[in-house]
Amino acid sequence: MRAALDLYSERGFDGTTTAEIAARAGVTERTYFRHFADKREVLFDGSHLLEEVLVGAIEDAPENAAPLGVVDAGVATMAAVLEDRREFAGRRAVVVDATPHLQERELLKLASLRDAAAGALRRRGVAEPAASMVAEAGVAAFRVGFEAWIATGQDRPVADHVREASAALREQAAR
Amino acid sequence: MRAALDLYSERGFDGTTTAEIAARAGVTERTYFRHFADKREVLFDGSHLLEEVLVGAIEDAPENAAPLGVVDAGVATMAAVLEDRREFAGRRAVVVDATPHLQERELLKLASLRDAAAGALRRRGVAEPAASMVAEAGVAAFRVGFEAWIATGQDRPVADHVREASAALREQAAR
DNA sequence: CTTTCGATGTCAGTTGCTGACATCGACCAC
DNA sequence: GTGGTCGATGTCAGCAACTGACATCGAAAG
Repeated sequence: MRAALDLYSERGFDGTTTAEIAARAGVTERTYFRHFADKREVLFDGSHLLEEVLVGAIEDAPENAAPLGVVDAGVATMAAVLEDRREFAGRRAVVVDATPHLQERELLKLASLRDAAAGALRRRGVAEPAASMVAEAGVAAFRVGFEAWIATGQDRPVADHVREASAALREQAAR
Repeated sequence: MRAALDLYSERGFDGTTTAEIAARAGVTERTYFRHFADKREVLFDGSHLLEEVLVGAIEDAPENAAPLGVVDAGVATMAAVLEDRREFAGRRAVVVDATPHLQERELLKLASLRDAAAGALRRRGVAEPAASMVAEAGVAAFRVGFEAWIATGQDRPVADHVREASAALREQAAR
């Protein structure tokens, strides 16, 4: 994963081959593909963990809390996990932003996050389309907040930016 | 485009080669790639048009209308465009839902729609992160509404489903 | 010491995708 | 009409992503 991020940063995603990544990591190309499904997946290893955090937070929320509040709290918790990996997250974001192929994969992971959240909400009794829309709103706040965090040089905590984004949406919905 | 959708439906996305698509369309594989950037892009030809409709609707909205209302109206208009292509949209949705690679591309198009909407809002004076969040909410309503339309057999207009989705979000935001 | 097993290497093959060059037909200038 | 330009297509060679099949090897287990 380090080898891949380094190479993608140096030569760009399209400018590096999977063989090069494998070589820098000291293994064969074949071995690379035993660990990662494709050339993109190297940069998305932690996404499963994030999903668990989000779903866990939603499940542990007080029984009759408002859905949107539950999800907002969940994504803020999830965002906090990234606070530690600040440097890695920053370098990674630069590469992803520069590469449509990687953006696609990132969007797929966010969609997976969204589906997981919607499912957890439905298990709490939230009906459709409310469950889906609340999940979408939460993940959107995460994305927008995360982007602002990266853009501002990470001087404030991610969770702050995320909360700011969800607050903005609530405000607009009230107009 | 017809050749591709037919083949993807019959044998699945992974089970068909670009050479086969080209052959069924009566051209060479090389010619296929002169018209479409890759194997996925065949199913996403109209997305540019949708973006124009959405941005146009946002730009034409009354000066000081509420941003979320503007975007909701915009995506409803956009959805209405699909009403005519009902059959194609349905068959296409089945294939996309069955294929992660195609889902990725679809998500990228939705992200492009979202960015365009956010840009149009900013030009109307909406600040960040409100512009981004409102755009996200609008596109989310489009997505959720469209999915419901497909799932229910398209007996009610798409725009109805889309409005229902955005109404659900407003309701949740008010709690 | 032997066996078992998970991780890795090796190799050959398919397919998505690209660059370079040739061809062909429509339209235009003269 | 002749010649020329141009856009769309065909042909061909080649790279890189990915996969399946089989071999190897080292460590843990018995």
